[in-house]
Amino acid sequence: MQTEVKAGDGALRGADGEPLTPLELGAWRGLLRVHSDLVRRLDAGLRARHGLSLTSYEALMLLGTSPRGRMRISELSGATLLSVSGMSRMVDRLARDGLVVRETCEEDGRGAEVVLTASGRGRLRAARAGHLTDVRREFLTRFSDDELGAMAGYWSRIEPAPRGG
Amino acid sequence: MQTEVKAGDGALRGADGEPLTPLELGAWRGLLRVHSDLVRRLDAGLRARHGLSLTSYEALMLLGTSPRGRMRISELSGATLLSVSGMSRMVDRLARDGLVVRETCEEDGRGAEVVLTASGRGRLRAARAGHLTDVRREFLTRFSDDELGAMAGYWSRIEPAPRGG
DNA sequence: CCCTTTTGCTTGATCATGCAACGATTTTAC
DNA sequence: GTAAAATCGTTGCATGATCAAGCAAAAGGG
Repeated sequence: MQTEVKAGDGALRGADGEPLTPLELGAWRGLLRVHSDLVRRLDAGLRARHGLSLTSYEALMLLGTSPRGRMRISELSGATLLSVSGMSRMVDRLARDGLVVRETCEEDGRGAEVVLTASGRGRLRAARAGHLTDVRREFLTRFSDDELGAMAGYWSRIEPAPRGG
Repeated sequence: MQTEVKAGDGALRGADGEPLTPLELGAWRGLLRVHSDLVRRLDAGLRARHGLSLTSYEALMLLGTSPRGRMRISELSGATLLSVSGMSRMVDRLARDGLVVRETCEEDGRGAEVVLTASGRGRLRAARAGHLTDVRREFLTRFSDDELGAMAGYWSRIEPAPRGG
């Protein structure tokens, strides 16, 4: 069940400053719509069941799988879509909720290291399987192996933003 | 130039609660990353050149192409990814900047109609071509006709969220 | 050494957004 | 007709995000 996205009357693709064609709209607006819907759903599930936002889940997950079990703020920021200052505040909230602690860094007195607490590890373990189930149900199971591969290939064509901040 | 997304050692797809495989991660995290990067870029362009956010541009665009030249708040909300309350505040900002006016609705005393001002129409006209150029440069030109069609088909498999609020 | 620059993080200000609660109005049901 | 229910939009509150400015520590250069 796929919507037909073919221009009936005109060209499939528009020229430089021209209005977007239905084909172009389908791909572009679709991306925006699907992102919004998926993030909203996954965030709601995580929040209802475990009191975690999607972004805080991602931070906990990174910490949980980090080899040293601890990460610098900038390291966390680099591995997510949050700015450094955004991550600093996120860590504030996680620490306020007792899921992580900030420790001053041995080798670099400016830096902070973020470490999961037992409670944080527990919350992560509790949330993890359910969240992955959600991601599969809402997104991944809709596509074949080949389609997921194609999609990943599409994403690789959009350069990552230079990250600073 | 596509990154190879194939599991070297294990299965391509994971079972229900299991960790995401590289294939799954490539599609899912890729979507999040690309959305973030594209929106940031397009928003920055619009903001720098015309003092508009991406979302306010979309609202102006809807108004500009609306047959009656005026839309209800809920109509705007339904056509975008903003909640009704979000749209109400967005209209506040657009009105504060003189780009639209709120008019009380003739047929329905509860409702508000939003109408472009001359200034709003001008700002939209000024912004439009450049923004479409940006969308094409950053996104659409990276894909063939067939690929855009495939992508639009993918999006159609994710149910739209029931919208209320 | 000390001064300058760079780096890593935090903080203040501001903005955007959603949900829930509300007031006003229209619609529905009797 | 009138009471109850539904609808439309706004607003209070909480959250989460950015940027710019600041501070403290580290790294470089004389």
